[in-house]
Amino acid sequence: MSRDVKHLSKAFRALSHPNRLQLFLNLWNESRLDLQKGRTHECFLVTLLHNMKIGAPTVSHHVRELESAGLITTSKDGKQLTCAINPAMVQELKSLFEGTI
Amino acid sequence: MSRDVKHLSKAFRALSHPNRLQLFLNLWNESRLDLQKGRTHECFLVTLLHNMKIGAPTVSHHVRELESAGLITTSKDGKQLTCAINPAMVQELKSLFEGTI
DNA sequence: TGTATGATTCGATACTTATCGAATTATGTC
DNA sequence: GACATAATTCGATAAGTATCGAATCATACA
Repeated sequence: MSRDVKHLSKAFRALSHPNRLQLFLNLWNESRLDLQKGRTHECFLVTLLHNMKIGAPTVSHHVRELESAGLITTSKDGKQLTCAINPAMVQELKSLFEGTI
Repeated sequence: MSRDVKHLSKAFRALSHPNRLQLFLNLWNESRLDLQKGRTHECFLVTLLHNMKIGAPTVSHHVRELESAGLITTSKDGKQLTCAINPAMVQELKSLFEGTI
């Protein structure tokens, strides 16, 4: 079992739960335009949760999963957590399906 | 929670286990060139397993997961099962990361 | 200082699932 | 028919995890 496969399966694992995927897609949709222009985009975690019905501990868990899979990065800004897409990982997944890996 | 998110998360779920991802990637690597030329490509399940150390019941389980997630199609050819990539689903995942969904 | 807010940690619970052994089915071959 | 091979089904087990409540931490603000 190659390192690559484990690495990739962990990313897919992080996207395999509907709530966590929704969280990621909210961030992705916020970030897409900026990323396409080569800019980074940061979001407050709170704003990514607007309609989601999950408790704070669960959110914390999901964010950690996404981060440890390399899909997002986070940083603290005062009380709030800010999230950003990791473009390298997205590129890795995209190119997988393009057949260039 | 949108239908799309559930649909996508199920596909990611199917790719989230290393053995199952390996199975899919073996098929994908076999099929890539043909798919890029618009042809379909079929593989015997047996040939996709050459170095993998998992029992037959587990393989059966994994194949069913990949199929029910829409990532592959299968059909019986005599004793053997043949597998093929479902290009529509791959395209769906690819365009997700391109930002076109 | 007290209070409110965003987030984390911990422990517990319920649910899911990856895996296997044994038995079974289906097909092909002698 | 007897046997071998590919795959499936079933039942059980072990491992993983999504979720929550309660408690805690950290920051901002009155």
